[in-house]
Amino acid sequence: MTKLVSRPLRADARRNHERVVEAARVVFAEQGREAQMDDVARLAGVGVGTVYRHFPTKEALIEALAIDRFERVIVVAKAALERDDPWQALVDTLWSGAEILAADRAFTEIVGELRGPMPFGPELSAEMNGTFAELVRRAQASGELRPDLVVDDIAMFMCGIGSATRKPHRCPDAWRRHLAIIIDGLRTPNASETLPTGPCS
Amino acid sequence: MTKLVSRPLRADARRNHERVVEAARVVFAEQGREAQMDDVARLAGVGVGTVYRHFPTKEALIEALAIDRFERVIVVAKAALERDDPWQALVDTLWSGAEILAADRAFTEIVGELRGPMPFGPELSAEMNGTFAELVRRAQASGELRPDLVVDDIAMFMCGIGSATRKPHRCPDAWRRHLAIIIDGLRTPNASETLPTGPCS
Amino acid sequence: MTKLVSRPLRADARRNHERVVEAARVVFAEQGREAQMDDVARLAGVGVGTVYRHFPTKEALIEALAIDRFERVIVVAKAALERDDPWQALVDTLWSGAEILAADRAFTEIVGELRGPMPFGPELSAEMNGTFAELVRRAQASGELRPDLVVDDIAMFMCGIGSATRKPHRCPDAWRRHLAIIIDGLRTPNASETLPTGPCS
Amino acid sequence: MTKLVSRPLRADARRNHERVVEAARVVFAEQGREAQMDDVARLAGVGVGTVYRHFPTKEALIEALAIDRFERVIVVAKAALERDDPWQALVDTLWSGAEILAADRAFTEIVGELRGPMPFGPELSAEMNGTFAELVRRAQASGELRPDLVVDDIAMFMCGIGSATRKPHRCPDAWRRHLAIIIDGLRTPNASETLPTGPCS
DNA sequence: TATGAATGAGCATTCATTCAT
DNA sequence: GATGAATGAATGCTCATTCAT
Repeated sequence: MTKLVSRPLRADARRNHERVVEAARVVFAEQGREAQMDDVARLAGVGVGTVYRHFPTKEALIEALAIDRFERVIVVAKAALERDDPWQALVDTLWSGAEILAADRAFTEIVGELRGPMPFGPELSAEMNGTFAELVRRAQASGELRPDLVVDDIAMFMCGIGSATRKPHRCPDAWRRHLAIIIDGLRTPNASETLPTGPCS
Repeated sequence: MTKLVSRPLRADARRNHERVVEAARVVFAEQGREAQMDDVARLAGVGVGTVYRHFPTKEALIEALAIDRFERVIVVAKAALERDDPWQALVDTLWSGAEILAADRAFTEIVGELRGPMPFGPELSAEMNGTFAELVRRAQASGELRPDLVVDDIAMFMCGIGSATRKPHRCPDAWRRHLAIIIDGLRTPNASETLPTGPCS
Repeated sequence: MTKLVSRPLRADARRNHERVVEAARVVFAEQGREAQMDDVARLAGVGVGTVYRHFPTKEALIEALAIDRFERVIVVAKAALERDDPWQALVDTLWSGAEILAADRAFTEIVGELRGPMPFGPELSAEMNGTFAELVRRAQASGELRPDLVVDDIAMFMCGIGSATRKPHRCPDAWRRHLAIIIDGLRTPNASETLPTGPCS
Repeated sequence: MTKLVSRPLRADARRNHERVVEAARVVFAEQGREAQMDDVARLAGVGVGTVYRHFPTKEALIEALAIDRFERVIVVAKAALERDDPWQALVDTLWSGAEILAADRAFTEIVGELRGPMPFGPELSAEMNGTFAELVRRAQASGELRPDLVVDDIAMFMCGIGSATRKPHRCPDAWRRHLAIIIDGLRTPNASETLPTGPCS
């Protein structure tokens, strides 16, 4: 009957929120964005209405899932910044980020299908860009990363790798070959192809 | 009712087939896989029934579009095989193939969203594999391509680049950077990362 | 648990009841019967549950609002009975009643959309009928009201005027013209159209 | 195989269109605008899709029904204009129009609930206004209709009568009393109440 | 064979009402 | 008594596919 006692109710809501998110992750991972809200609700063990209480729209739910994954990527990127070796920091980030993507195949599908730009608030977007920028800057300063690389290229790699974790390759680890080759291509001494710099370089 | 009598009709049918394919290309390019069969039919100037006479299913139509693109890639790969320099033959194929994909950007998106695995019939699959295999073999024999690369990796690159030609990257030429880096990673002397070889290598 | 102990609660409940009614008036006035119970609750500053404690059903709430208006009409009708001039008493009642309806325009709309019949309990119904009957009786006795008018016609006029205060008529005072004409039609010497008397006259 | 032969198909469509309209009339007449599209389809003996092929929206269907009724009113009004007696022409129109409304109770409900202004194209709107205006002009010229009446008042009467044909009056002919009294109020010699003329008179 | 009208399962979303806290 | 989270039936609308003409 005190403010403290009112928490339990909210606890219930929070529990349901988690259930919904977990169920959504599973369902969308299995079926892609075609999955139905009813399935999410059923798996979560709640009514559809409850799903809609927590996420106003199917699209909003999907975006929430996407944001969560990107937040994880930011976490690993920041963790990598702690390392002494700037080149290894970047390489670590690439491997960990790709791992996150690969662990949730259907999620990469969703990300790839995201209509419009990344569904980040400006803060998150800035945070991710900032972290990646720092990783790139340091690695280039150390002389190990080719100097013509730009931050946006990182996102592009992720996209490509996400795609590689998907469909046509029966071997679930094929994407590792993709990334390994990319990393080799990133090393300074190897740079022989000139990276094209368009109007938006 | 004999083949001779059906000829004129066939000509009609073939014309319609082409119209449908062209319309489908445009429509799916503009609206993504969400586009409706009715839209395809309207643009083709035929009834929906006619579209269904040529493609039993929406998915089948999309797959047909995908196959067509890959057939073009096979053509350029075969042309590259004519070159003397094996390394340049491979590099050429990669650039030309990527160009084909990138020229039909929205279509790449469709391909990426293909529900099942890549829709190659066995013959096409064999043809593509054979051509790529020869390109890889020669380039490795010349000592310029890292020896741990396998044929399937090529398709994977294509996929990744297709993905890189897509949305969240505002600069339409960003994919060129992606490919340039990959090519650098493919050169023998640069290989330092060990390509993982899983159970399906 | 005794009446005495429940008193304080009652005060609270009564306060809430009023809040709910006021909020409902505003909300339904603004949004029509499409308005949601949650909106009423929010404006009232209570939970939906509280709204439902006071009114078992959305429809019941709307009916309560309607009854309240008609109670006001009864009040003015009774006040009119105090007048000496029986014809003016009736005319006054019509004008005042219409004014009440017109002052809550959007509400009239709600009343007009009431699903069932007018929501009068028998007591209220009797009270309204009795008052109107007396007004009519006296006015007819005075020879100024056409003798073929029956009590129920009064309610019908109210309904019609309520309707005239509504939408498609941009001029907010148009209903006054409606009522003025009706009153002219009620005068004895003017009666030329014979009022049809059906099986339920 | 000629253009003439292609008609039959359209004949089918036309037949379905009629079925849908008829079913809609019945269903909305019985249940008001709350009625469901599925019910309309079921009664029409077609799939919902067919209903939607003919009317893009539930609202559009309702509007079509409304327009049809108003067209009927225009027809009777024009027919009345043929009469020699201008006063009787107006009275006829009122009775016939009211009859049309009364014959389709739930329809009047729909009209009364029409969001926004009347759902007429400007042409229909002009046609109705013009016809009514002529009726009023002639009746006033003949000296039998009170000169302070304006055209818009007609629509207002219709609305009021529509309302009178509805709910609270068990006697289905009660509206006739309403209209009879109004008509008496319209006669010139009876005019004693001054019709208020507001800013929009 | 082509046509396009018809079909109807499928799906996102809403909202009156209930009930655990 | 009050709260508001949960419920889930209900509903408008879409669109791939079929089939009568």
